[in-house]
Amino acid sequence: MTYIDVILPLPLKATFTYAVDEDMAQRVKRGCRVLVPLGKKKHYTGIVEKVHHDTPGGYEVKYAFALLEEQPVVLPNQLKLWEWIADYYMCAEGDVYNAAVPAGLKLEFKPKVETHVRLTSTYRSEEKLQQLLDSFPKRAVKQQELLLAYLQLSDFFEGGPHEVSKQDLMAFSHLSNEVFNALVNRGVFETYPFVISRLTDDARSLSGLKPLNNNQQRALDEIKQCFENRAVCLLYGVTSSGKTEIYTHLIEETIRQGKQVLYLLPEIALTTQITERLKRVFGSSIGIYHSKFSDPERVEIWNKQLSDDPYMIILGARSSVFLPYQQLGLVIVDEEHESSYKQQDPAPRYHARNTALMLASMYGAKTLLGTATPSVESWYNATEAGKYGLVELKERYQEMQLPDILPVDIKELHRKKMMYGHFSPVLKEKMEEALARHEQIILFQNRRGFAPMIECHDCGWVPKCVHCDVSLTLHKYTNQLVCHYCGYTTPVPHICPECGSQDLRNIGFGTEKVEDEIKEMFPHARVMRMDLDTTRSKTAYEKMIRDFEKQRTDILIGTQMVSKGLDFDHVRLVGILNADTMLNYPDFRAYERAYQLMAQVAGRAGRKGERGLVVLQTGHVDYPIISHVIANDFESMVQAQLSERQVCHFPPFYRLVYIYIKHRDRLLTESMTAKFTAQLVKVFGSERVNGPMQPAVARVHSLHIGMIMLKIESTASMARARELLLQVQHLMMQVPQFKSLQVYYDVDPV
DNA sequence: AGCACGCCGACT
DNA sequence: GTCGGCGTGCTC
Repeated sequence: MTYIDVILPLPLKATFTYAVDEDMAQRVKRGCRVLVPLGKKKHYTGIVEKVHHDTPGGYEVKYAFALLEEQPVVLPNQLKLWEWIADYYMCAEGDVYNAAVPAGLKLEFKPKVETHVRLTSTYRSEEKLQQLLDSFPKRAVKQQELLLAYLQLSDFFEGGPHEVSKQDLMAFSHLSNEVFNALVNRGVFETYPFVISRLTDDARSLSGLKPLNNNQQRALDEIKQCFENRAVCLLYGVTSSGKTEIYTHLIEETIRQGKQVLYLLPEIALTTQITERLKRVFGSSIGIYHSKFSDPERVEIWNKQLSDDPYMIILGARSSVFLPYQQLGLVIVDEEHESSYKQQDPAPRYHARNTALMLASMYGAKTLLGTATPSVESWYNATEAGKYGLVELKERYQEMQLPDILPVDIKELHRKKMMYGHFSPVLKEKMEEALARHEQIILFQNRRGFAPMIECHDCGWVPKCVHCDVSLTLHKYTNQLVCHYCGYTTPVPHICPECGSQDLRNIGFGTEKVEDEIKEMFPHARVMRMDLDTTRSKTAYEKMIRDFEKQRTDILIGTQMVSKGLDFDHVRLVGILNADTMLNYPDFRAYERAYQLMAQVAGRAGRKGERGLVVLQTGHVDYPIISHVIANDFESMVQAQLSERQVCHFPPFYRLVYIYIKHRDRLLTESMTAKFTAQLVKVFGSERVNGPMQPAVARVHSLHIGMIMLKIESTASMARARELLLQVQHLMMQVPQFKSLQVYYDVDPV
């Protein structure tokens, strides 16, 4: 008897075993999809993890219904990666399967088919066709018209015939179906089903590689040298040093050796500019993959990567690590410091940079991590720990100078009542100058954690979400209060429900408030706001970028979105409205992140031949981080961070695991979190356990949340720590009252 | 994740 | 007397 162990798309900790009939036993392979029953009436598409002959005990085995293909759709290395992710990030393999495989592959996938038209073999030569046209009955004018329309559409006499769909032909000719059928009956036309690919072949002319300048060439040589004895290399290159050009040369060399390249980007938004540049060089050998693609498109890319003509380059966001690769030779992780590489909410909570490193090692491929502001972890790995090679590129392209950074003490100015709303006199003056010179301006306001809300001036009442423990954010545009966690929406009240006062005021400020202030100060300037609210649609972001590039906008206000790798030629002035909102996070990464953000935003200032200016408004001009930003002194910042992290037991010296506990009942959540903490202290010692901690939001979607932080020395065995942790969880779940609580983990949180 | 099984309040 | 609320526990 043959059995298969199957991974189901469910959060189950184990695989399920099914029996297969003799025919299927002959054909089934590891990595194939199978249709299996579960429970009384459900069917799932599962992935075969193992084929074996060990009869399972303890339950009645069911038969798998069907095998969906002869050749595996999940390759051995992918299964290996899934296993690693499930193990390391402490989630079910089914969660990984769900995240990795496009939904279309979890059902029967139907290719898109169109009806196409061609001439029957009788008339396919020019000579025969001429004869037909000459002898065509005089009264069949419409048929003749339709035939000519076909010949035109198919370019019959000029290099054709090309594919012509019946739909296109009918739309083009404006003739009826009757006429069409007449030509079919006359034996002139025939129809056939045509499977259309959603993947467009890019037939643009290729521009070839741009030659590198001396600095870039030196960096490229160093990277190649580094790859001779190391698998990973960190490229620390200042903004505008031309990292993309170096990547391009490395990619070209890799595909010349017949190996594939994975180019990871932190956000879909960034793909547009980079895609254009890479497509000019590599044309149709490059495939794009990210979550905004439709499911059928993703299925097609997956299948193409399994075929014998796969894309040699995949450019994509974090989920691209899940695609099948046949011969992976190089992984590039661009902007490696970006926290959006970490998947936050549904499991698997994986870090795409670290997962990519694991993926590369499975193929013996090299990994290049590129950034202008390395993460503290990667910097440590490339320096003190000696795990990665390090290549630096400090010269900006085309002799662009780093911008001048001007700190402005807004605490002082507020006290002296010299501020114009949120604008210091200096910033206002510099903006006036820039506008007069027809230069563009970027203003940065990181709204997160400092959301605009309303407050009763008399009693201090603040509207809160009914499902979550957060105050509601004011959206003036729709005149509503919105919860950024669950989406709960309610109209703005006119009177305070607590005390009846009419004095409800706006406090805090976000991009929207800034926009209003600018419109008042500079009524003639063309202002554009770029944040999550204004870039909801796939095209909105691209349109904004294009408008700004074409100088249809004078002032661009935005959240961190404006900091990401966009290069504009006409920006000289950048304003950081309030750096303090970034420094006030209750998070050990706050300074690192603040530095990265400010350095990235500052990098947008300056254009060819002219030095940029950054006005940095803060209430803490004396903080070391501010001087590090001003001096562009990444290394001092990172050294300060490293010593702090070492003293306080944080990454990269310790690994963190957050344990989350969720339940509708607050007291039960609190009591389990407390008991769990006590038990963890017993097992790991009090110095390794921080808890119960206050989660960022104590309640989401009406569920109360408890949180515990576990710290494990980087030198210790993480596998052993996970094992002990799961034992403690198991012990907790034995307590009858705690059985209904949800427990999940966030390993290496960001 | 769904869905069935199981034990307590307002209705034909 | 039942219909149905969702809390608990399986599903190979």
